[in-house]
Amino acid sequence: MVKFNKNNFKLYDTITCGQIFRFILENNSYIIILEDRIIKITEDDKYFYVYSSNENNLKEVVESYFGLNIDYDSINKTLLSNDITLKNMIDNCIGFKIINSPKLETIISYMISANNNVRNIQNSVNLMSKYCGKKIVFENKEYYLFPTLEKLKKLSIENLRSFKLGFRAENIYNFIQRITLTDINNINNMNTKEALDYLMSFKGIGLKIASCILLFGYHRFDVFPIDTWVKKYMSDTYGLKDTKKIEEFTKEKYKEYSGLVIQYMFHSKRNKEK
DNA sequence: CGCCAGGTGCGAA
DNA sequence: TTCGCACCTGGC
Repeated sequence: MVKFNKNNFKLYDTITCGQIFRFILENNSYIIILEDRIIKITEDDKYFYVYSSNENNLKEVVESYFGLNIDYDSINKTLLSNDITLKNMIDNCIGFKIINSPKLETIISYMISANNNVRNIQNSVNLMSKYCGKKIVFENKEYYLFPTLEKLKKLSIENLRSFKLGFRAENIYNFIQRITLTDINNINNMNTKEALDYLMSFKGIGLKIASCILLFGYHRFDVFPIDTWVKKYMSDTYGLKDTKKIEEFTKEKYKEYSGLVIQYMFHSKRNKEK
């Protein structure tokens, strides 16, 4: 078990806001299927407590996953000094963090997200994991890790269709066949434009999905996944409707933290609508 | 039933 | 370059 100070970390929002597809809420605890292990998080007034099916490097894994070492207060200050109209939104989002997810899982999950809803996305990822992911028993319950690339490469298109991927099955099949682990890691060595272009060279990955992959899988804060929620926010707040205009505005104003601001917008817009 | 969901890739203008 | 539309699937 490892524990860490809560400070102002909004764990619930961070887990449930849509950036994580494989989590389970149980009576006062959160279960997340994270790369090679299951983690369970509980809390009291002061601390979060993390239990896991695999305690190796647990502290480092959790720190990296939640980006606990990132100084959001200082980033927020920088953002506010550029655009005071963000004040309300940032106040709303204090303690909200961008997740740093396993890369392959992030890529596949967001490929599935195209013109799809969250429930279907989760369903597909779970079906895939159950079919060829490693089974882990944790606290007497069974979970399935997201499959390794090696396992995924053995799947046929028919297999993939059985995961209810619909028209995305063929794109995902082609991606799996073409990609290697080296390629996936090599994206780290590219600048943001190169990385986006590389990801978008795969059919089924457009700008929005490529941006999500870089934001949640590579922790690049300088991309801006403009989706329906962000469009609503930008339209309501600044009267900007066109995606291109939103992109220019965001890039100009928020620069290397565009992705974080976009995520704040997504988060606050989505919360209000609920 | 018909419509929509955290988009994308086509062909047509 | 931009624009409009079809697209698997499951839930309402």
